[in-house]
Amino acid sequence: MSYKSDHLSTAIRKARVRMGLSQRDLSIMSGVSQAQISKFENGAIDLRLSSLVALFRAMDLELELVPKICLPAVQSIVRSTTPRTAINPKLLTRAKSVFDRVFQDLFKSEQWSKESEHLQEHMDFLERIRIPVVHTKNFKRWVIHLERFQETPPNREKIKKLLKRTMELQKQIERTQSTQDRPLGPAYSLKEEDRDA
Amino acid sequence: MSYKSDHLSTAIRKARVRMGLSQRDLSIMSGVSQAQISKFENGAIDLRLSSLVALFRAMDLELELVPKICLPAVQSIVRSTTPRTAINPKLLTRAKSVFDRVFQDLFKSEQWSKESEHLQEHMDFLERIRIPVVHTKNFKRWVIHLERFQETPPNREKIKKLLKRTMELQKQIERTQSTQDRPLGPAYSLKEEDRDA
DNA sequence: ACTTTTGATATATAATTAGACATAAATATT
DNA sequence: AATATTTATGTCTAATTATATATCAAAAGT
Repeated sequence: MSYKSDHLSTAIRKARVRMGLSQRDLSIMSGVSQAQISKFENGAIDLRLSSLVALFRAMDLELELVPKICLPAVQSIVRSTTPRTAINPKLLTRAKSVFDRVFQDLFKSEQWSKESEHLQEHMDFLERIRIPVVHTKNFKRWVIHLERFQETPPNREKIKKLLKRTMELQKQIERTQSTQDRPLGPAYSLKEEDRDA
Repeated sequence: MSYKSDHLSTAIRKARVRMGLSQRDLSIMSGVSQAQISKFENGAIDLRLSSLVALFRAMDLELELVPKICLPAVQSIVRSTTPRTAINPKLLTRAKSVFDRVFQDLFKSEQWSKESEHLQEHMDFLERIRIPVVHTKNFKRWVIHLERFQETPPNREKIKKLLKRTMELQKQIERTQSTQDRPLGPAYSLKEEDRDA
């Protein structure tokens, strides 16, 4: 009740939203129940350190003890180092594995090999691109679509839809890409080798 | 039981020791019981955020959420900005107020005006000096001595002892001062105007 | 030598989170 | 407009911290 003003709760909410995660996503990733997350973000409960740790570890954040004197310096560092592209690495891992499965399934059954190649073309783009924060949500929706796709056997209708969505995602990203400064290299890649731990 | 390895517990212990605080001191300053502090430092309990916040606020520390990517940068900043002289500002406030009272009492009763002037001389030194961490404990002991001093009416014996201790403290500090690099300015001052808040 | 401080533990009660659900209310999607 | 997702709550029990107080051995100070 008394922690409404604690900046950690808002910090966690901000981080979560920036990564395009719902409370439920974070709940699954961290093991802390969605109810607890909601209550904490609203200052209704006084989480234990272990729960807190679980939460930010899931978002690749660390809790650091910083002397008040150097707080401004630290905050400035954090601001400047925080990548503009804030897609959660874990979401990307998920995306990659699902995409690989979908692609291989389609490609194997020669029936759809043409379509799957088409799909791969769009993915080549996505693999090289720095996904702007604005599209975090779009990207996530696309991943969810992908996951649903493989739940039932593919048919022309479904594949057409998937292709359409993938194309849309690419276009959306390309649009903002041109207005923003050119990325020097991929921030995240869907290729396994050069992703984090 | 499972947080033995959590770096926050050791971080808090380090900070506490660096400031020359006992668990009891920190307990009084933070409102968290000494038993809790001991257990937390040994990883025996899973403190709630509010208790944790109380602890580090008492030591002028802040808990910051830092993305793993910029952790090294942040840690380097913290290391380089952390003052070598780690006397707790609150201990200094305490020291100042006690010293003022002692000094004024002595000075008013003309009987000890000579001794109090003598005492002031040493204080002039302490006011200008950057107190090295090594002497955190000595300084604290001196403050405690001062506090006890004013509990009973002064007499020649007591005053002599106080003078001796003050002189000793000055000497100890001077000794390390010469071996270390010359301080550019006072880190902390016992003068009211230029202290923190 | 004697005294004080310090840190680790213990105990008993009260208060609160954890955990597992459930569900309503608010938003977003189709 | 209908549906699905997301967030905010509520309820129950069990587990755990909070709190207050006390003890004790080891270390440190006088």
